[in-house]
Amino acid sequence: MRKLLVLDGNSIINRAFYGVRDLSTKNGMPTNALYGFVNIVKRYADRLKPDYMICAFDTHEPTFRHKMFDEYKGNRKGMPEELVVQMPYAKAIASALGFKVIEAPGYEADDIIGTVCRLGDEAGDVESTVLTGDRDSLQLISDRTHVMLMRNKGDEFFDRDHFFAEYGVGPEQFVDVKALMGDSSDCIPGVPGIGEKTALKLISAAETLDKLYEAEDAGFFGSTPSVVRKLSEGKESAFTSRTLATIFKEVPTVTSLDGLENGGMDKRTLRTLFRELEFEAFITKYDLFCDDEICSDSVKADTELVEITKEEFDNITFVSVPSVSVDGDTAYVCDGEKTYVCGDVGVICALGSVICHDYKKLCKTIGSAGPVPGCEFDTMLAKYLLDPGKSVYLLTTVADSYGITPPENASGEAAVIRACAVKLKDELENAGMTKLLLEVEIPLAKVLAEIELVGFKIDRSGIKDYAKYLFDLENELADKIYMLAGHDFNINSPKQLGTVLFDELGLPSGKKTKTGYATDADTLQKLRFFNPIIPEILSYRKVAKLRGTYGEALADMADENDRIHTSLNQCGTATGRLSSNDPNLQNIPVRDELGRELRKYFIAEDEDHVLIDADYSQIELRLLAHLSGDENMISAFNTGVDIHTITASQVFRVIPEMVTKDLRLRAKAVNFGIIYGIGAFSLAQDIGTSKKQADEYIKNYFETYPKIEGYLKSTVENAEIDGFTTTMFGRRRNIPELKATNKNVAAFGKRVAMNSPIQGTAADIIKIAMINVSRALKEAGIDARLIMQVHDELIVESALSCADEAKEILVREMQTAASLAVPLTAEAGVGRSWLEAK
DNA sequence: AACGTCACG
DNA sequence: ACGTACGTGACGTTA
Repeated sequence: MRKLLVLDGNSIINRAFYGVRDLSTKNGMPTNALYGFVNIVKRYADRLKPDYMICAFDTHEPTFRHKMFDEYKGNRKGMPEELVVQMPYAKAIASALGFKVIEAPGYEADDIIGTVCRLGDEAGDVESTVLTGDRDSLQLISDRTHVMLMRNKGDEFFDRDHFFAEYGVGPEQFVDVKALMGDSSDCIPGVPGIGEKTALKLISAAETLDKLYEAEDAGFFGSTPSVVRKLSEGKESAFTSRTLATIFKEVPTVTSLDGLENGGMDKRTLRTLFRELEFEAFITKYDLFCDDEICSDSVKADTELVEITKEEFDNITFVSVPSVSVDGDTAYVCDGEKTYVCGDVGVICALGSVICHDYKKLCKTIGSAGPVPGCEFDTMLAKYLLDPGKSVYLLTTVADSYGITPPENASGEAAVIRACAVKLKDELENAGMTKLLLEVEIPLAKVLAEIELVGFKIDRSGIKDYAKYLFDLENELADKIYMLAGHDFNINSPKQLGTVLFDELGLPSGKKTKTGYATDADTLQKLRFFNPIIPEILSYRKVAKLRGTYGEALADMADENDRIHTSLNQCGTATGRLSSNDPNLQNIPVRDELGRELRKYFIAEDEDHVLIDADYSQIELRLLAHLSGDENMISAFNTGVDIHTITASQVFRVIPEMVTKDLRLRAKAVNFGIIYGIGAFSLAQDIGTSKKQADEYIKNYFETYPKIEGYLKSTVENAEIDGFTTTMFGRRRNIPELKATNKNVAAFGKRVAMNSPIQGTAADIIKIAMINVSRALKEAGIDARLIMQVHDELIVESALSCADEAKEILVREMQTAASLAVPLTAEAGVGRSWLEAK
């Protein structure tokens, strides 16, 4: 049996468009429908392995149905612009996947599908599968033609039996039913007053529309008088409707299965398309990296491999800075001509400076085995600066993006790094970020390696006791909740919790998530007086979170010296911040009292050491003052009084002494709102006022600090022109969302544009501080080292004997990391534990 | 793998 | 009429 797969291109891409979250390229071209299209189409192509593959599309031209019936598909709205621009790509992708793409002016995709299936049926040894989201195609079902109907809840396979089970009539009778019931979405009238139930009953009794009307005088198979009247009056409409609903199986341009064979994947074309659409994941998933066959234009960065001993290596003088890579115990060093392979990684220590991909990793690999060479260029960090916001920066993808053949194995990496560095250097220079790479990111990589290697000591048994306490508390709370609910259930399941609260206990449900009732803390907070179960659930959630995420997991992650080694990702954020994972030490609780307890168990090495914790005071607001140049906000910071209090007194027009706690809190919320890209709705939500009131606050704020509004506005405008924002130190963030046609997406882009220079500059500054703190502590020759960064906070572990000096260095280097129009202040504390030091 | 939730700055 | 603050990572559930 030969196999035939027929796609309803329009139907599939429509489903993908509405089913896949927003995606777009750097330039703002929407790609979500194409992403879904590829996934769906590839899944069935791979599963079926068809001999023939066809993808049918509608054209814009009117069809014979329009000519016959003016209203046909009259209430169909045109495709949204975001989908229109994706259509040509869908056709190109289908074609590159091996499908024969067919369009026929004057006919719908359905007619093409019908014609192809008829050809398959006539051939006798062909089994056809139609993939579509449109039920109309069900009329094509025959002994050897099946329909895979895409539905929201998974796909459904229809053959003759399944169709009969579902409708109680055969697939051939489908159009006759439709002739009676009509189809409002296609503007097919049917017989007015006859719905699905009556239509099915009539056709199942009469078999066909013709036989039904032959029995007109005999009373339409015993129909009620009103149905008889409707059928008689709607006779003409019924027959017209049947013609409209019937798929035409004689499209003249489709006459044979010859030429519709599965063409196989055109990897090269697919790769080009996916590159343009920025579908890097597909390139990896379908193995479309360039090799000689698919990509003869790619540059091969190949060098001769020479195996040498350490002694031989030490006698080589490198005229240029070599590129290195490491695999296990083997070092690869490329000078552009040859790649030297040496079984002793230690040879790298003899090099003065290197070019690499991931300098932090290289530093950690060398560890204390010898001096760490300097770094002249890091292709991973360079790529990150040029395009932050991606999740991974593999050498393979970097190479591929520059048309360089990716390395086949570790031995080829050094040469590829070298070739990539040439391209990246140029691009980085043009973007004005060379200095940022050489003076910030690369030196920082080494500091981060040191932090990760040293680790953060914990009180392992203290944490375990704490977890045990939480565990017991959690069980007590669970029992209370079960009692109040009247039965046991899984409190951790939002679904089950929703059922208990809103269905069983009948609490008023407001917010919904896409899967059911919302049960987040905000929602529950509003319900806390309705039922005593609510506060218990909130407590349970808090305790369960603490136990699961922090209590139990952390103790097991410490090494034999009870130290935890987080990993600080230098390429993990779109703004330039670091992120921390395995474990995340940047979200250890502090706001909540019970959670803050945990910090007791993050401690200094021993009795002779302490932790010093210093954090920048209001660094983002200070940057807002500096970047906007607003004199009033600058002078507010120069008075040294709490900024939120000053803001409150000015915005609410009272003397500072009259600023109440509540007023200060509101001012603080406005200050934060400004940094995040203000919106009155969210501000109102945050401080619990009306939107009108919030609007007033914002207006007063901009009057109080007149230059801020202009600054934010011009930041957004520049970002719209350039496509990116820039920090004080030249760090960029691309914001493709600004070009989006969807206004929610564009509004998001604007907020991002307002926030990124501020958050990003703060990130630049603390990175510089880290480099300087680390260097200054070493130069002082004291027993003190940096062990953690939490965005605006640095932690040093120091011997008690030199703690004062270490603290002075820490604060000094943080405060002098940048020179602003306002003081840049850092406040430090000292203690045995993180809790005490902060 | 995606979602809801919640911890941090 | 709709959706609504910026940046992260981890856990548990559910599909």
